[in-house]
Amino acid sequence: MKHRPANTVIVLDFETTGLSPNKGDRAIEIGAVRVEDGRITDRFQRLMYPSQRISGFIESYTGITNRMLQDADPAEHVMAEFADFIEDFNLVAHNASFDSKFLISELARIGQPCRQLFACSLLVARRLYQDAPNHKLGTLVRYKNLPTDGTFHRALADAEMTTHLWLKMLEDMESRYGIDQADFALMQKLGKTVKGKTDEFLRKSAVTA
DNA sequence: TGCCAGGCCCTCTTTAGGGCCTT
Repeated sequence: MKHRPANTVIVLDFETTGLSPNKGDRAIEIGAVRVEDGRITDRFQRLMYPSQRISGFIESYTGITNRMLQDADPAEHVMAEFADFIEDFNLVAHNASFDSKFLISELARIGQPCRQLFACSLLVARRLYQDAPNHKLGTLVRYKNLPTDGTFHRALADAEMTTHLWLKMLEDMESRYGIDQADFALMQKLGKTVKGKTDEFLRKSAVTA
């Protein structure tokens, strides 16, 4: 039987041609990290050819060029490999609404559904770190002094920073609220909790967690 | 025809508008 740790999430990040798959935008890179019981145990990073040229803005924003993508595997091949990587584990992303719509869109192109649940590190960070200057990923990394190699807007680097943020938020929930079993479901609920009721929610969760 | 993201959340709110965040 395959080993399946109870507390495992996949933290992922897409680089894309733009903001909306509904308007024809495609994924150009996927990066992801497998986290088992608070430890990074595996990584996935692949460029993918999106069947269209990317804009100068995206080349500048990500550092990914049209030339780099010419040699990349088709998105369909990469997404099939990625589907195997994520299995049916729960997923985490910074501004998950963005990554989830691209994941759904790219998996649909290869006839695969997306059944995994998402939690959003952005929404949780807005609850926990209300004094942060803002809640961009890079700002939060500096605000919490999290590990970074200085690379931003590349899929694996962003997924790793999101992972460190996620683990830091779990740690802070324990030290601040005494929640030592903050699981995926709790973090998902926290992201959906009305901001003004966060403390009440966490106090109640501390009792029931 | 003309426009073109969309979900979350705050506030001068809920019969709305606008900022944040992702590429």
